[in-house]
Amino acid sequence: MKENYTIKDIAELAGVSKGTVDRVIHKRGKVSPKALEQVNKVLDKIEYKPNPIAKSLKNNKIYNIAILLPDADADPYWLPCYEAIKQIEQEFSHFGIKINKGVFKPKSTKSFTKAADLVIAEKPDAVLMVPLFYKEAEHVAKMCVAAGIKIATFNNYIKEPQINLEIGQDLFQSGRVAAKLFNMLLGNKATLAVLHIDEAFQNASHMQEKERGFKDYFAQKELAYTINVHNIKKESKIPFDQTIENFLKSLDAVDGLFVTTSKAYLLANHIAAYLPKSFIIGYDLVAENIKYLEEDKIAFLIHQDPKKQVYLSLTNLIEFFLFDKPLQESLTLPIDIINTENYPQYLN
Amino acid sequence: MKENYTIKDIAELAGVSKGTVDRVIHKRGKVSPKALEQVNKVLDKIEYKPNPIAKSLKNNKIYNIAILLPDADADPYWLPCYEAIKQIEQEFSHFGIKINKGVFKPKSTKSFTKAADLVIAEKPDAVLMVPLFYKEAEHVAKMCVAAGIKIATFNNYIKEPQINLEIGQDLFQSGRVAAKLFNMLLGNKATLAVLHIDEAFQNASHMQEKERGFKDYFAQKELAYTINVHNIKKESKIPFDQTIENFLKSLDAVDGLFVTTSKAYLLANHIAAYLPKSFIIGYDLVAENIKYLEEDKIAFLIHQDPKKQVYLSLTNLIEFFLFDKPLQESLTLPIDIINTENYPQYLN
DNA sequence: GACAAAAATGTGCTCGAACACATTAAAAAA
DNA sequence: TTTTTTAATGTGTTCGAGCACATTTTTGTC
Repeated sequence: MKENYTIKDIAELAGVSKGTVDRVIHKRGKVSPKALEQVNKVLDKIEYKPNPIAKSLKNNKIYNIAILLPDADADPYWLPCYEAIKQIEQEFSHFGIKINKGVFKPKSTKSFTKAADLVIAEKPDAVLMVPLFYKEAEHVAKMCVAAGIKIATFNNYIKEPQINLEIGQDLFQSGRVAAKLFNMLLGNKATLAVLHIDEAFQNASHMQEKERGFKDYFAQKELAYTINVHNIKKESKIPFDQTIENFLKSLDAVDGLFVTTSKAYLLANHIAAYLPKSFIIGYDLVAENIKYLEEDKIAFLIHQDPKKQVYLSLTNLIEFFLFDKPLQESLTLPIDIINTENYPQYLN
Repeated sequence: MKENYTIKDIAELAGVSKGTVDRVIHKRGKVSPKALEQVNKVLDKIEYKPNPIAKSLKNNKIYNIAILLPDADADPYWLPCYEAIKQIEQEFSHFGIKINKGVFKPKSTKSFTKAADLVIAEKPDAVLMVPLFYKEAEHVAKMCVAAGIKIATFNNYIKEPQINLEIGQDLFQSGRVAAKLFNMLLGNKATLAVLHIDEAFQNASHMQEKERGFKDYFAQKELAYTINVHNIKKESKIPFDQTIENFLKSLDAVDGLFVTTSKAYLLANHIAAYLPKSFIIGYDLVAENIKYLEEDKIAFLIHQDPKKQVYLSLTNLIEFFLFDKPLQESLTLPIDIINTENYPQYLN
């Protein structure tokens, strides 16, 4: 009653051969109504689930998983993803898992499309991607669906109902988390600035979701907060750092600065000179952010855990391929609040 | 060169039979020096790792894992652990994993020892336990080692070098995390109270580690903080809630209260009446704490994620048994900072 | 009833590791 | 050299699922 039954067990219980049981289970026909009933009767009683290990051994297939992700040289935010991939390769290479990286420039749609084409040409079993570019990513997703390739995304979202696995953070809610932190630090009245700092604005929806959540918090609580939004973009011939400094010079006094990207460090660099009493809340545990966090120039960081996102995406896909574990369609990861004292544990 | 080699492949390459290769790999002797050299030559070149799936199938053993953990009726802190167990049972029952719960009363060493004896009598392959009672847990660990049973702990620590897997949080550091939060909220000068609230003091080392870390932060930063420590214990005939209220009545004004146990809600219940301007930081996402967090009577909670602790412990043990993945000897989990906006994602 | 065609059922092999057992080769004793 | 003993090597089976193929049973037709 509690055993793990095998096909052979079922065959004996039903008084038929394992071939017949197999045909019933896989609905391959060529079974008499009488035998069908006998087998189904047993099947109803015992709730059979095939031994996933035996199944996997019989299958004995090499699974190719392709990952489309941005170059970490262009943005260190992506560095932990590469560590996750390395770790997965070590853990699962002997399970017949092959991983193929398709690296693209985070500012170039052309680079993304090229990497995608290259990777899909090799007919992988699954494609995991960062859908930075909405239209192009949608196209990749559709191509995968058409080719019967499992498609998964992480870090960003696109509205494509046929995606098999989506892992990311609730960006709206993470804006609210930042808002609440400011609320705790500053009380019921303050002036805040939301800063969208990025070298390119490919990622605009990302930032705007955070902004929406941020504003939503104060609106809902009916607090006397003044919130100004600023877009800061790298200008062609001026160093980015200089652009930031110029911006800070022109900025009126504020109590807090919410940076929606991982570029809070650019701000923190000058905060002491221009706004010594302001709090900064930013995103992501990149090395430079941690440096300023330690110097107390950044109050809090919100961790999006790209490493965990990749790790979970890949293990989910692998366990699906190897052991038929169902794919989690959508997985929203916790929004980690980071200060000087708890960041090391999040770096693994 | 990149293939996954099988024993058969190696046998062919070395010009011997798979039996001989097998004997070399497992060092079972009965191999001539000549054959040994031939096989080792191949082995050196290709870095062979046996197919873990085939190995597992051949093994085809049912593994019994026993878990010693406190009754969730006595303390809801443990409730998530039971969810994790349920989840693991569903995921892994068809991999031949059986889990046997040994539930004990969190205030009774006798109950712990009894549950341990019962569970060990069934000769499990591993015992995972919450070592609430130092001496008794140490004894259990030694018994397991003697019986060749793998032994793992979570949530608490005991100093037993032969433990195979330890999962928990850095409690000293979590005290520092709380201290830093108060520092951000209150600036460079304040008066704080550390409260050890528990119905019994079995868990004293737990609380004291947190207190040590808490004090250490302010000492290291040389901040003008006054910190008073209070032990609050349930008195036999008075309701616990009444004891707390009496304590608050007698307490001088403080700016913040650090509760080292999951009992912050007992305090929060009366905070508005006695200390309306004080911040409370406590531990654990139990239902009542979340209620007061939402009402802004608790400022922050620190999440020890008992569910994740159990889940990770069990998957680690299972993958060790099934696929020879090495056991992580010691795993320190992140110290999650929780506010009103990010708690839902941590509840799974 | 005889025989062909079709349907149903059973058998046997594979995946890779692991080990029992059978077989062969080499060394020791006669 | 022959026999006995020991060492070395190879063969075959198992684990459970899954599928190809062989065999048996049933149905249809003259």
